[in-house]
Amino acid sequence: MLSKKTRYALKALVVLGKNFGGTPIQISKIATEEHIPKKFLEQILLDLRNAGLLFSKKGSGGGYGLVKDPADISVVQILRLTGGPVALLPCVSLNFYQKCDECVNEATCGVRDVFVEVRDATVKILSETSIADLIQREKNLISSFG
Amino acid sequence: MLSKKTRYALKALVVLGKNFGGTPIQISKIATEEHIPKKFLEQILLDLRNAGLLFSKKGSGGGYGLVKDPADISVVQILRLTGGPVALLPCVSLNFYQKCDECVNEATCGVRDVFVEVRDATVKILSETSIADLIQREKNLISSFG
DNA sequence: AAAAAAGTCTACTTAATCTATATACATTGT
DNA sequence: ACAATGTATATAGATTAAGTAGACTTTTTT
Repeated sequence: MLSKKTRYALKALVVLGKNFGGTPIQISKIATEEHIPKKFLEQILLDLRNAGLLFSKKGSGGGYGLVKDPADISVVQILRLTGGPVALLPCVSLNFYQKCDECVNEATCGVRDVFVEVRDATVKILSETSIADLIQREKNLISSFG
Repeated sequence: MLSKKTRYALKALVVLGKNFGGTPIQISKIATEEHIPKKFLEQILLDLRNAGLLFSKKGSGGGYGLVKDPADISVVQILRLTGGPVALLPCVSLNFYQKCDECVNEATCGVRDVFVEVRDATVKILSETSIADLIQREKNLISSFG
């Protein structure tokens, strides 16, 4: 499962993506709209800022905005930034690899072999999907039965 | 990430699958071979037995064995039995659905929409893979560089 | 019948980590 | 100067996973 941190990050980025090019949006606005605890969201946006994804502006009229075009930010990138696990097994993770401590022989493990496949399928989808795509999907869903 | 319970279950089933049709295997043997804490493994195998996947025999010469052919047991089934999450979001899970408490409108959520796709891809792979396939994969890996 | 070899069952404990909150500080705009 | 806003770090609280303990039951062997 994704952590709430990852979920909140994605939702916040969707909000910011819709506003790309406009004036900064305040944390509290996003928190209220998306039902995210404000203090928690502060930390998350700060992380995204320190990772170079967001710019921030302090003081009155301040807030956050996207640095890059939402079409150039992939979902998988956000999972990794927020520490969300993509792989279902530690020994299969590309970015957070860890040996399974019970494992007798990783190289010949059939279980691992399947979960490599699962990881590849997941990474494919999530790296081909951008924040802009999330916004588009939302629009499509709204027009189809919103 | 899969829980250790799920991982241990899969590894134990591979051992039992190799032995399908033979005499029962003791918990302690599996625990030793696969580096799984014995007491923990006891609980797991008991669950699998209560789910009808394994039979058990008490007393001297006792142990566990598979009830069904390993080719008829899918990996996804084991994940579900051992409570492992297949979906990456609770609102996307087929068997353990839960509303995301922050979610404003699930039906039009773009984030959810992508993770439905990820879930489908994952379920496809894991439902097409059986315990027998895991064993076969292991053999293939051994012959290719074991 | 007794003893030994397994599995069964329930409860408890520990440890980790995720989630959230609190507090003090820094910067900007009016 | 003051209010609005983000920055940073620390800590508390909640939840769950992981593992452990111990007494019990059934079966086989002697």
